[in-house]
Amino acid sequence: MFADGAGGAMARDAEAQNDSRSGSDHLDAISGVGDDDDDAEPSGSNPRKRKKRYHRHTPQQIQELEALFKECPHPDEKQRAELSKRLSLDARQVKFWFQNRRTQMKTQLERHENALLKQENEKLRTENLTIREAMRTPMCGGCGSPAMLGEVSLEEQHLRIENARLKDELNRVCTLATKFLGKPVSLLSPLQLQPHLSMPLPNSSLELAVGGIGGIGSMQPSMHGMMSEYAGGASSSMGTVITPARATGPALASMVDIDRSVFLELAISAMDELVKMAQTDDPLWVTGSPGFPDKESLNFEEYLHSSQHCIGMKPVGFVSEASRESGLVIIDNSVALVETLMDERRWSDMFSCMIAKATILEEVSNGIGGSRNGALLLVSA
Amino acid sequence: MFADGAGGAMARDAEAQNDSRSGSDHLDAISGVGDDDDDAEPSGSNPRKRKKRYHRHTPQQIQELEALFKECPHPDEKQRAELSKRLSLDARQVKFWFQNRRTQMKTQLERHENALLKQENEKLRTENLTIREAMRTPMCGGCGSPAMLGEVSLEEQHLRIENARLKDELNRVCTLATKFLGKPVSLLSPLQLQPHLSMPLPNSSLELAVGGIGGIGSMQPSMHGMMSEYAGGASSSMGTVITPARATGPALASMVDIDRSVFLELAISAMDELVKMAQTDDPLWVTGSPGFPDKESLNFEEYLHSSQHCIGMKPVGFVSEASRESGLVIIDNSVALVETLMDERRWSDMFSCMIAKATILEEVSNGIGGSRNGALLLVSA
DNA sequence: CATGATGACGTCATTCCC
DNA sequence: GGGAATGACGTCATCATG
Repeated sequence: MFADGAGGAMARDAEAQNDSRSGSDHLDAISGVGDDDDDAEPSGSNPRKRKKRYHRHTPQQIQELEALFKECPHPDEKQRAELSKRLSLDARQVKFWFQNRRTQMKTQLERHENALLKQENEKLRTENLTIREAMRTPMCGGCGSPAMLGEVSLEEQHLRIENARLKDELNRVCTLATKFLGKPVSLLSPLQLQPHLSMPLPNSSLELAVGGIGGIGSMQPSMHGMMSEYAGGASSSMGTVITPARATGPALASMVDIDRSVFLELAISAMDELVKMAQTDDPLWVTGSPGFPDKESLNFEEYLHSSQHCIGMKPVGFVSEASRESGLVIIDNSVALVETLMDERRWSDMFSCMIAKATILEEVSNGIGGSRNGALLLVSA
Repeated sequence: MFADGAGGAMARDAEAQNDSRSGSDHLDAISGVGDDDDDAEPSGSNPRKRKKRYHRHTPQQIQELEALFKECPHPDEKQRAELSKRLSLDARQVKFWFQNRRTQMKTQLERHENALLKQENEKLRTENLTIREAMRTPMCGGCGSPAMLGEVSLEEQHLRIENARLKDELNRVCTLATKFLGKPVSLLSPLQLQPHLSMPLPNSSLELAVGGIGGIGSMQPSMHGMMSEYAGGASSSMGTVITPARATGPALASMVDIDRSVFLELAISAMDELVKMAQTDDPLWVTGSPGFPDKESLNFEEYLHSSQHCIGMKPVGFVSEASRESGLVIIDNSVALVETLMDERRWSDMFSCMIAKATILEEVSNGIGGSRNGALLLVSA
């Protein structure tokens, strides 16, 4: 009773031959042969035997099948029939073949997708880590200055509080002084001194060009903004400069003394508008202005109609002038650019066509944290 | 000349029957049988028929196979032989079964993994987006206040410039007023009004506890700082409060009027020191103070010797008092905590052991951007 | 180095189920 | 008819051996 006993023929496989294969390559094994088999008794055991011979489709057959499969994984009856005729294959075989091919395709697609997913997953994972790392790290976004998050907010706190205090104090002193002098002493509007109401940030707007002070001689004010286009994700330094007017002589001193507030106000506004303008694109800038074919210059009408400047508090008789030139500024040089702008002697070199001589009237602010960020100069050009 | 020609016998198959299947269910179909047929000739066409009967292993057989597979997907010869004997299956069949089972296992594992990867991928992707969004969005790091990154720096610019302007203006007015009045009008030192020199940030220090104003009645000033320890990487809100003194009656008005600057000054300093102290650890805080065994309280000697407070401008007769308690504050509640501190009625609930009644004397600042960040209250306790 | 055993893979073929 | 599950081989690459 062992199983196969009898049948000794188990392995059979038989024959093979026939098929249409012309082929050749694979061997078709022939071996065994035989026949049949075995036993029938239930008890018997070996069930095996009958095999149909193995049969491999001929390479040519496969090629054609494959070809059709490529165009149409789901051939209809006709196509299959035709193919079966051409390849001397049973219709069933063709059918099976396509079926098997499809499932194979499927699993292999699955495998491929799996690989892709795996690597993308990896990528996302590390990216995620990187970002998280970046978030917790010092570097607070937009500004290149490495400022601890905590300190940034602290610094802002300080600024705000100090601001409030200053306004308060100023208000008090002004009130006091006004009482004694009988007239206002501050140039700042009371409204601006109201705590909580100052920041014009949300929609402040301004005039790029700022004029001189009413009453004083010939004014040729101009404001030049320069921006290095953002290169990569690196932080870009930014310098804002206001050249008030050709004010020389004795009037200068008092002017500086009295109107610094005005300049500061202008600086804030100009900065705002500068950024906005640099970010705008479409019709605001036109190319091919006479003399500078490749440069973009301000489309004045557009500028005037632009909704970006809403305050329009432009003193009479002032001229707005602006040009924009884009170009990659090597990162290493962005600092140099700023420094150049901070050096009065170099102004004439840089804007030789517009400015003959420049003089720093006063350093309103020299910047913070060792950088020039926030620096403000009062320059007479 | 065809190769096989001869063999017409291909299909053999024949018979079938036998298997040991006890089973039954499936039909074994025998179908074909018989004959053979077909042909091999190419021209011929139907090559079919030989089928071996279908054969499905019996459920019992499968169970056992499965059982063994579970323990050992790669049984060796002996195990297979034994199993084949027990199940009346051919050794080959067992071998095949295991082989097929493995590949099946594999693809099915692959499928599963695929699904997992897919959903994890989804998760990572959205998470990534969320984070990026969070980065570019308002939220600048540590503070909960919504401030655009770009605007943050802009805002800082504005703050700084406005600050400079205010100082300037104040200075001017003061000078002016002083001339007329013959004595200083501002409480702020001239030095502090010097641009570029204000920010005491780097190493400012302060007294945690702030006293009342010299001359006025009984003072019991105390400053209470509360910090929720950073939970996770989430931003934590922070509120700084100064409770100046029990000042009631008519003196109050003038006090508020005159000394708001002082309070502001104190607030800035207190904030600084609060943060520093909270970040310090070692000997500055001691546990097990009488009555509060589990809390940490200030080691006063250490505090005095600490290098962190260098200004020491502590008015005479004032008392410093502090305690630190750590605990996780549920994120959802950090906002609530701040709001609680902003509500005078809740002060007595919170610090019942120290404060009987609190009154908001004035909202110096109500915070910015809809949040309480930067808010400053003047509270009488 | 040739050889045999073995496992992973790919194919062909069936049957069942929808 | 199509797809899933399964049985049954054949082939290939690999590894330990004689």
